[in-house]
Amino acid sequence: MKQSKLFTKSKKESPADEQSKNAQLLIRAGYIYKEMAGAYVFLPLGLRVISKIKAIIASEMDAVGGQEILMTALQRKELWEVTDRWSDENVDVWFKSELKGGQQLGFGWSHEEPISEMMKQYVHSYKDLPVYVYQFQTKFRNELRSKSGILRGREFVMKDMYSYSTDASEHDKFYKDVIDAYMRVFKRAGLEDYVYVTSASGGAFTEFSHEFQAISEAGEDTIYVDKSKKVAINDEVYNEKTLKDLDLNEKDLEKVASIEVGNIFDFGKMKSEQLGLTFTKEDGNTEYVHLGSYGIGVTRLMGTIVEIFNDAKGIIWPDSVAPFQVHLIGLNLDNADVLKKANDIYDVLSKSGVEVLFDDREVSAGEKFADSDLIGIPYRVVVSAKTADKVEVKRRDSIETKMLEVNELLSELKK
RNA sequence: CGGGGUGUGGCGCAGUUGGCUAGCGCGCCGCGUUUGGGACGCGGAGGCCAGAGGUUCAAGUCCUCUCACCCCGACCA
Repeated sequence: MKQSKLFTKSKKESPADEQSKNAQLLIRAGYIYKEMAGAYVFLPLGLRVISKIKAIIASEMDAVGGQEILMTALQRKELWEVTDRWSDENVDVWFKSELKGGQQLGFGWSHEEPISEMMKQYVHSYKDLPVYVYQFQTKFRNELRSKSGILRGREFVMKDMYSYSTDASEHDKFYKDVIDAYMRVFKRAGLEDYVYVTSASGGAFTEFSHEFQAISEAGEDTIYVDKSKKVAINDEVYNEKTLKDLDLNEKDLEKVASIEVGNIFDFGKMKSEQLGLTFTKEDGNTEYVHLGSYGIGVTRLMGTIVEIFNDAKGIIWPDSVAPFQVHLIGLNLDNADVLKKANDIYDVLSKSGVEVLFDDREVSAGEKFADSDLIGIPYRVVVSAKTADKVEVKRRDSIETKMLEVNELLSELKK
């Protein structure tokens, strides 16, 4: 993409009404636009990052047998009354509205009830199980206080998956598969050294649920991590009994702030009993389906990555989620030969499948470099009157530059 | 929802104890000079000072209410 055509512009100064690092950098660089507190627009650059993150998640969910769907954000009052979660006393984050005729409805803050109701249409026999369904969905939560940029919004994108299993052992196996799949997601998103599987308070059927906590000062959770065992405990369940149950030693634990980027939960048969989701077993008897839910905050994950990977100059995207692989900086473009060379390189890279943002704007070199650092694309490639037949290549996370032939650059990018 | 803070051109800010045509930087438009780390000169455009209601000869400035945004806390099946 040619940067001269990109309608967003970067800003030198941070917005006054944002304190969080992720919001400041993402707004300055033109990834997001703030519509109101807790609600943000994802601009061309931002949407590309979201798409990268979604693709990583989708591939890992598919790998464990997930099937993607897309539900509606509109939800029926009657359905949530069945599980007694329509009232504002029990769920205090509802956005509610009504139809012209006066019937009340809600904007989905979660989808366990509607998807499980739906699955009653498709699950009748043990032969239909297990089944794993997921979606990327906009969630609405009327938080008393949104905060920290895109880490805690009133409207956000979440990947939510639901598992339907015949019994606890079948469920447990999948549950463990998802833990591994989630860790692969976070590793691929560049957070391998930061995300810990964290034991947190469970529900009616399990002692613990599991959260995926990314170590960051921007986080609102407190966890105790055992770095050698790669596990953690949430402060909310931190006590002697828990330590013993999890075989952890107090002296190996480090107390840190963290961001909850994922959460998985075993519902047992509770919700199936409430909603009447049953199947017929091999012996002809009827049984309730065992349900699990698995969430990753997609937009929150994007914000977390920014919180962790940045410096004084801007964002430093991991390669896997960057909006583009290469930021091609054209200097001296008023020179026809240089312009042609830059355009040729842009074409060659693009045709090779490399995602390139080509800064072809008529602005000073300093401004281009500053913008490039702010936007944070992994490879900066400079073409100018000085670079002759080569290009100057620099990674955003390094200070070293090297002169490469275009085909050398291509082979490095393929690695 | 409790506490604290902030609202002044698109963005970031300054505006004395109320007092003349409301300033500065960035950005924007025009012309010229520049061209490897956010260039420079000259000339422009752009503001019911968040909103409403008071006090006063006079309100960006004082008072009351409302709204918005940020931060801390509480909350976050």
